[in-house]
Amino acid sequence: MLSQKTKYAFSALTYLATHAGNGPVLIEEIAENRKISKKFLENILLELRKAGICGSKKGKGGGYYLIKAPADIQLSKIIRLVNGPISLVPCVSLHYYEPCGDCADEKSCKLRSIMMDVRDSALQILENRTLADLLD
Amino acid sequence: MLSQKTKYAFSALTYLATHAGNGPVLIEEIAENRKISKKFLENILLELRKAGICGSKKGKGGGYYLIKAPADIQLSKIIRLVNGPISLVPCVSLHYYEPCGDCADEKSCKLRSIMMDVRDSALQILENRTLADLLD
DNA sequence: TATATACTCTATAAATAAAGTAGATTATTA
DNA sequence: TAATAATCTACTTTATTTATAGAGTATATA
Repeated sequence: MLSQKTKYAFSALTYLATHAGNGPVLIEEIAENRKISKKFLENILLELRKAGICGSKKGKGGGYYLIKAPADIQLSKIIRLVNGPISLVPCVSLHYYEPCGDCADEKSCKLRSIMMDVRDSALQILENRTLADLLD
Repeated sequence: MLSQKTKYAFSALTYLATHAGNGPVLIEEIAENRKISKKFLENILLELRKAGICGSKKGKGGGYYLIKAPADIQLSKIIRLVNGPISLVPCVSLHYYEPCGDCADEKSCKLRSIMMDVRDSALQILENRTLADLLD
């Protein structure tokens, strides 16, 4: 399941997307409108900024803003960043690979090959859906 | 990601499947062969039994055994039982539905409809793969 | 340049979930 | 009745998630 943090990230990003063009948006404004703890949201937005998904400006008139068009922000990217791997097992993860150590040989592991199929079918969707698809 | 417990469940069930026909298998035997804490495995097997996936017998000559053919045990069933929902959000779960409360209207929620697609594509695979597919 | 503003950073606390453990109990076999 | 092996309830430990605190830094503008 997606963590609460991930759902907050989606919520904050769609807020930014629908309020684009009027300059940066205050963390506080997003927090109030989307019912997210301001301090927690600070962490999330910072993470999104470091990943190049949004930009920020300090001081008066500052705030957060999207750095790319919503249609260029894949849901898979947001999920990976905030939630973690999309795969169900680490030995199949494209971005967070780890040997699982449960099987003798990864290449011939039956569970692994099924989990690759599941991963691919999820990615097929999540790589082709973007922030733009979340807007009304 | 699948929990360690879920991976243990797969491991124990494949052990049972490959040792079928010689009568019940001791928890201890599975635990030793599959490197699982015996006490933890007890909990897991009990859960699998209560869900009708395997049966057990007490006393001498007792142990655990599969109650159905491996080909009749869907991976989706095992995952749901031990790991929880297959969906990424509760408002889309077929077996663990809960309103997520994050959106105003569930029916028109864009994220929800994407998450339904992800769920369906995962189920397409996990409902059609069984314990038999995990055996060598 | 002083001041208010608003994001940034590091650290920690609290809550929840996952993993693992203990020991008494019950059913079965021989 | 003695030995065996699953069952049940409860608890402990560890890890993760969620949330909070407060000092620090950059910016705008008067």
